[in-house]
Amino acid sequence: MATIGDVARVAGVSRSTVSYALSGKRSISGDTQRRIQAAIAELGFTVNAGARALATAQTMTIGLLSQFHQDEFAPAMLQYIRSVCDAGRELGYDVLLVTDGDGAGAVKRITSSNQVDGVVLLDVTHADPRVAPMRAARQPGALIGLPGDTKGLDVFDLDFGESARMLVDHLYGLGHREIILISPPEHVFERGGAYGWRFRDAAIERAGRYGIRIHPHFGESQQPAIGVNVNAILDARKSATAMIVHNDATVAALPVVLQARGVRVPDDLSVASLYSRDFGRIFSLPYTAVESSPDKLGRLAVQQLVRRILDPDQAGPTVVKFIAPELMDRGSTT
Amino acid sequence: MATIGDVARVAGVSRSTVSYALSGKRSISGDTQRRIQAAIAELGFTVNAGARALATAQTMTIGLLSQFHQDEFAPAMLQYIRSVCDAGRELGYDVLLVTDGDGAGAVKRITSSNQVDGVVLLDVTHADPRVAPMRAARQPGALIGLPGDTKGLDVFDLDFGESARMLVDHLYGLGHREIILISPPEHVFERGGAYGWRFRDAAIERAGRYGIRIHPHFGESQQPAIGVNVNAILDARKSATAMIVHNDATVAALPVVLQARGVRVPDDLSVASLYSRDFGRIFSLPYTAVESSPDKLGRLAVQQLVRRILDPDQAGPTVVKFIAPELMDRGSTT
DNA sequence: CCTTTCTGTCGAAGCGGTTCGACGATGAAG
DNA sequence: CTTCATCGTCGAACCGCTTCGACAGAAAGG
Repeated sequence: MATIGDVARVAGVSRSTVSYALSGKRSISGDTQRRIQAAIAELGFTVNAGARALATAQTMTIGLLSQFHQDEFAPAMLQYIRSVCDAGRELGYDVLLVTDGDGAGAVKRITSSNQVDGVVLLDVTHADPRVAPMRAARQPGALIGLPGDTKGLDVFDLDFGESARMLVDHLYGLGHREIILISPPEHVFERGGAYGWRFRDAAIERAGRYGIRIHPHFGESQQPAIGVNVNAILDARKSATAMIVHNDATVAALPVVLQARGVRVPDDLSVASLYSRDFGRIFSLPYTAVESSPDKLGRLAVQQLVRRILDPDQAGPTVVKFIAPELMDRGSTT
Repeated sequence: MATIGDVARVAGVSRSTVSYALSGKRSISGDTQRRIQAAIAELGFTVNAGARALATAQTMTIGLLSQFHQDEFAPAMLQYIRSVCDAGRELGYDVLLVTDGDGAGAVKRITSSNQVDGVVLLDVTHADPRVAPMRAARQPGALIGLPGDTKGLDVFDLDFGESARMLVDHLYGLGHREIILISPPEHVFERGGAYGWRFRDAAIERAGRYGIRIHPHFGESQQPAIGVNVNAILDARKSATAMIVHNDATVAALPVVLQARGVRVPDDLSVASLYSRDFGRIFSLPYTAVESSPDKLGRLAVQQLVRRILDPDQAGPTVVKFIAPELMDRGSTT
């Protein structure tokens, strides 16, 4: 394994000169430059990332904290992971993916040991235990999902309230006056997944303003409970003409469940939901839906994080950004 | 940020003593031990991972190379990623997730810069460009998926040949004499995804031995092409009584497609496939299938990798391990 | 009672880089 | 012909930790 010292010897210069040639932080004569490049090529030299990190106090790595809850529906998570990785790489950062059950401990571990320059927290809940250690860390943190207290951290999330209003407006505009709403499972609310109530409350408020009926229900996260649940809800709300599904697991299973029940979309029932384009493609979902934009959120979080890493003081006050929803009409409402 | 020197000063000992107290590599008196622990607690000291890595030449990090092909069906990937992360953590390793489009370059980058102690390659193809740089690297590599040349690398994969035989046997035993086989999309074969032909060839061979008919077809990777494709195949093979689906995207869309066509499983058509338990749960798939065991594969790969990291010479010759398939009967065949 | 062997601790070197200050050689300005 | 920047390079210090050899002092052995 060639070190910078070997390169220096072969090129006949000092180690510092090689370092400057590499970084360009001081000018180097053309001749020296050439000899150094030749030596590097000859020895197959690569900078040792650990040594550089020690010297510069920059690891060029960001931590990505993703939790896999026991009974959770994971596929959508992959889109966030992927966008964070890609965005990081574009800015020169590698990604340390951490899936510890103990998220708070994991945050403490990777930040206090200086393994990362910053951290992205995925799927943040209202009272997320990871937020406190994140705030206490030397490194900046960017969150996807809304915690109760956003102080000192950059937060990115879809505007779930506006998404709900958009969907209610859409259905109201089409003439629907009684709507079923399937929210995330109850345990998501209990855990503090704020997107659940942000969406639901806004939908109810909006429906109230229009004077139309809306029936909120919890979804389920696994088959066969999903099917049982949807059927029970449809049985109980026979007069409803539309359904808004705010739950990945339920909407993914919906085509099968509805078809088994003989419900035709949109003739018998209008269906609208909220999921990403890719998610819809993967699950062959034909429903009009608000785009959840995991790619945009991941990218935004990383960009802001890197901005703070590079310039901790002057990157401005912390940001809470809700990205605007966008309705993709796939013809499942009428 | 407290360093080991600060701890030493507060505890009134030398830095080396603190280091030995931490590692336990030399004996330390009870009293000194106590004073050091107190100092550590007082200062909130954590070992700097980079500095330790530099001194020990061990990063305690493994690289995980995952490729996201443009048109690929990704959900299953998450299960591998997750099992690698979990297994790594149990052994004290963090995971650097790399999703660069240029996989070979990424392998070179993270290995030559010593960012990782070892690498897991996911979804390895027959002529995978990542294999050569992996073999050339200082660090050991463990592959999931079968490359053309396995020399110098540990390889883990499901026994696709045996899986195919198991499914053909199963259907033959139930009396089926004409079977449709839906393989992965053609571009998977072209890219060198060996599991495609390993499965197909074994199925054909086995069917031939029984003297029964089998019709191999390529699958599609995205809707609506999947539906069109399956319908075309069923139209062309009206006399077939069973179908083996060896493709995630197709099998995930199958319930909808078959229901739309009015095909009842297993009354009109027996269906058998290959996917993981979790995958089946997520997509509400009711089909008898060989378990693809991503969790087991990820774990196995990491364990072997860590064995080699810890003991590069004596870990024995490299291993090519095909794990035995297991049939989960879900009643979709008759 | 004098070696010999442990025990517990220390100092120094080393891991592989970066960066600061210094310094000789040039070339421009006065 | 000086004086002063500027340019290109070097040596040394430092980042934070591990580990080797050395060495007192205590315990064990003859």
